[in-house]
Amino acid sequence: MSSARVGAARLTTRIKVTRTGDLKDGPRRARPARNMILQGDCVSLMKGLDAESVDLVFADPPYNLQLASKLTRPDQSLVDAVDDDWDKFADFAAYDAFTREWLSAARQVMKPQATIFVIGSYHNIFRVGAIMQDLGFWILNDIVWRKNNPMPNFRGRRFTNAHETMIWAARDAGAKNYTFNYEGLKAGNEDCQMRSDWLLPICTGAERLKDATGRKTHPTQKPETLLARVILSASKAGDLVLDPFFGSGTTGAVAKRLRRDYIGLERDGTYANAAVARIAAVEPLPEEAVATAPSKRSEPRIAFASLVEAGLIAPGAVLRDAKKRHAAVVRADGALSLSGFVGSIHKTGALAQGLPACNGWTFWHYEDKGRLAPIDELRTQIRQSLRAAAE
Amino acid sequence: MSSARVGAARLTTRIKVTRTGDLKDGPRRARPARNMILQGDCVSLMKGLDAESVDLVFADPPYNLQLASKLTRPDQSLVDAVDDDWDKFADFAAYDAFTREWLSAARQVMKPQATIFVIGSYHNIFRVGAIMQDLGFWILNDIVWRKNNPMPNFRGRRFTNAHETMIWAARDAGAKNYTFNYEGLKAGNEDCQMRSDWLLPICTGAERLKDATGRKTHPTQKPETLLARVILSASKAGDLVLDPFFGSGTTGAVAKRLRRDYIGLERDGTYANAAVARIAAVEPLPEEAVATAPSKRSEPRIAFASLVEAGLIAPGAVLRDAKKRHAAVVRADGALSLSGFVGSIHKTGALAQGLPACNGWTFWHYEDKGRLAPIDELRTQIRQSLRAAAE
DNA sequence: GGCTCATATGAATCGCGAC
DNA sequence: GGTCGCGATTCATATGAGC
Repeated sequence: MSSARVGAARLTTRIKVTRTGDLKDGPRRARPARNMILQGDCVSLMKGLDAESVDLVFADPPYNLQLASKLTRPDQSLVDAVDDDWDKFADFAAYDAFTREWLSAARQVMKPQATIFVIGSYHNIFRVGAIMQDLGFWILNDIVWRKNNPMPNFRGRRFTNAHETMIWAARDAGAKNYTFNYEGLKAGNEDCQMRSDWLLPICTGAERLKDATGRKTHPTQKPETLLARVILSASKAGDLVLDPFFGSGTTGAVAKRLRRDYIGLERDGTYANAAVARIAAVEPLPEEAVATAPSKRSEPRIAFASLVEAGLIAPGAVLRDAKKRHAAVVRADGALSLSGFVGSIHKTGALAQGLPACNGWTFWHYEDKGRLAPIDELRTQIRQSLRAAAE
Repeated sequence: MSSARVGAARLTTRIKVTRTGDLKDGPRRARPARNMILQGDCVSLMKGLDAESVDLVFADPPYNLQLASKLTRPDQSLVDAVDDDWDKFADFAAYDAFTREWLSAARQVMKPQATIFVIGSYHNIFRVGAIMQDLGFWILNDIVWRKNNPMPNFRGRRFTNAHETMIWAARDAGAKNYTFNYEGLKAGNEDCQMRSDWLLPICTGAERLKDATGRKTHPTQKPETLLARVILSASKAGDLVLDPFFGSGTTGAVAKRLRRDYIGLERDGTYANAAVARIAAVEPLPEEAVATAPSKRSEPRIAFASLVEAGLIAPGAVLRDAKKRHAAVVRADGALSLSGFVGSIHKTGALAQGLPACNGWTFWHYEDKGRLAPIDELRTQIRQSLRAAAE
């Protein structure tokens, strides 16, 4: 089993533009080499990578299409099907063994909080999903890539196969704090949370890599829009993305553009070389364009007491809810007093409404020049002064 | 394991309205009892049905949701989750064993040309799909039911789980001639072939069954629109549809409306009784409304020779293509002669174009009062006279 | 009756850090 | 490692009250 860096010299000269130093850190480097394509069997190669070093995995494994015969269009032209050797397996057992092996190896190199996307069709995705569950991955979503321009069903014997399925999974069942760019996705989707069905066109036109004779370089090149949404959903700038079936390098090209690092594994030298050239031509986006949207959860925690200490609200002040149905008195220690009960802004807010929980920051309001304003505005002031002090 | 007909008396009196005689045919009946709900374990019940007797199976098995804790909405109200005992399994192995058992039993009662739809979510569908492939089912499509009104993700930690997946499969790998209403679906879809992604609302409002206290009768009642599309896609009027997880009887209600027969298997007496009442209230659509659109494939085959025999085209007549680039002579035996080559209308058409195949009916034209018309028009005439003769 | 507003709800594997 | 407590989080529909 031969595993070698493909055109390593070319890669370091061409691709290190986006990340310098990584390959020269020598003995003191804490992270594996990044932004490389390693040529060879992906299982062997993953076993050589550092354990728990990768933030995100995107995998587009062979689909095991099992095409029995040639297919022609109604005009008798031949459909250029996926008939490559890499998509041939003796039977389901062979495909399962292959799947178990590469998924296990991928799981080893994932950080505890890393997640993985695997794409497939009905030919293979059920086996892939079951094996993922068996190996301990924890499915977060299955995502449907709806193609707005799929190939029709030429024989009229089935529904147009108009989608592919991705499985998004965490490494472990208990995994918390995996990266999910919820706010950013929502903001870019009419302020509506992103759904599990994504409508995107297939890869055609100028984006589709062609060889010198005009033939497509890779039979199943994925669209960059798909990878962009995957990478933006589940990684941060600077994160390391691993693609064990790199193919024509869509993952690398999008990772570079979005200022993520990548490692691509590919057996086929023709694909790997095409990917090298492709990625070299990519220009990373400006940093502001790829910075992760700050989420409320990531903001520093502020104690309500610090508002009192800072003099933003006086002890003895009365807080009310927006509809002035409840009133509580601010104590010097930062607790609230509500008709005899003393507790946090959250506890008193919950008690006032008879609910099990409450966000006191948005429930309680203070009077500001005759206007009722949520105390969250005062928290924002504190956070702004903290940020100013940090600069 | 108790298996019994639920309210059989009620069923025969209430439901036999749509189909009379089936339950009384006694010894000479060739088909099993139809339009019944059988109460009990679906595996035992399926083993009691005649082998190869069912035209279509729709199955909505437990999803094995594995919900660990309670979930509240942002307004602190509690989500009414599926926490029924029937959805609880010890582990994946137990779920797999259950799945293998019911799928095997279902496969036994399917006719060779029958097909099956199984619906599920990411919790179970990958296991179901892999087991179906292992058992010898041949997947025709995976179909995505996109919900236009799914429950949102309240914690903002995942994509909105906005779809469920159906697997449509034939009993065997080689199955041909399974029922697929391609033309009808296409005609009802802006003359565009039906895709593998279906956008349908979830079951709410008046359609949702409620008990006397106003609570939903069944936690996972499927919308009738979904069943209607399934049944219209893969069965004909009078076909027998089996639903081994009948629940509130959506499959039976839609089957009756569309003039299909059904057998429903259900363990829970409350669900079964609700289904009886529900189906009794259904009025079948007029026969014309559910007659299968005649497909081109189902039309009787016509030999070109019979056109000659019928005198619709004379031996020695010259046929041309639409652009008059080729000319062939009609022989008395129904073959064509094209510059020395003698063959069928299809073979000569292919030869003329240098293509591997050709539909001679649409390629070759004859001269009709100075107008060039495809010989397919003559075939249509023959078919019309055949139909007239049959009536 | 028509409109606005408030409320209810659906197959859901739904947080995270400090102590 | 378990417990505690802060405090972040929802979309499309249907229904019913109130005006």
